[in-house]
Amino acid sequence: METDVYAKNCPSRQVLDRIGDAWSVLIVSSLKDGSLRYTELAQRINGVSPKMLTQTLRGLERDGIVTRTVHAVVPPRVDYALTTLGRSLLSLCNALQDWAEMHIGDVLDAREAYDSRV
Amino acid sequence: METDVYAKNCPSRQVLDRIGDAWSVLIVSSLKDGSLRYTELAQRINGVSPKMLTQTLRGLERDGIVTRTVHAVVPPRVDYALTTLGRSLLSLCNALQDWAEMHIGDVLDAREAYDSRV
DNA sequence: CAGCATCCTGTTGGATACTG
DNA sequence: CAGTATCCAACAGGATGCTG
Repeated sequence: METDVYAKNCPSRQVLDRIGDAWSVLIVSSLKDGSLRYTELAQRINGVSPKMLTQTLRGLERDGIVTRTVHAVVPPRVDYALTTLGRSLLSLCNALQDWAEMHIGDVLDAREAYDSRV
Repeated sequence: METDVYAKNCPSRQVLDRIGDAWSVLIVSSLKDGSLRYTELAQRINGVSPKMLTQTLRGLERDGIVTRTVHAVVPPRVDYALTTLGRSLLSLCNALQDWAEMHIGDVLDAREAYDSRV
């Protein structure tokens, strides 16, 4: 059936869920210029809680999008970086953000028109 | 501050929220070949409830991404179609799905490796 | 520093039933 | 046909406190 393409557990849907997660996009975008430490990520991504940061990073690591490197030093130091797969996802995230910045005006206008139209 | 780019209510974030919504992506993709009726959309998008379909369609309409055309006939007929803005979003959705199909294998492999690595 | 565990609340969204 | 309305379970995710 053609409709299966849109089924909940179809391949693209699983990827969509990850891309759809705002924190994931934000993390991947933050890592565009190279690796960052846990705290550096936390600082760059405004409003993320430690819980969500860790959770999202684990998901990205599991999906092969970021690497997690623990340095055996005191105090601990953990670096996160994009994998090759992650960098390919980055292009997509950039496309997302480019579209967003380019069309946010249109969207906002449309909303205003819709809302004032009752 | 540079970190404001990632703030919760920054412009790109609002658009991200819409794109991040799986139902939105699915609806926009479904409308790629032209307008569809409410029920046709429901059939194509496997597993969507009337509630979510209506809710998402309203959101897309408000954002200027789809048009909603009510025909004064009995039984009622309502057509949904992409606007120009919607079609531009469609390209992005296509890019999303292309990426998903291209890399789902890598992601699945990475997950398996991660899970069995415990 | 880089988390993990726990609690707790708000939101999401499915199921179900009804309507112009 | 194309929704709307209501209820409710599940999950997301913030706050807080603790640890190797």
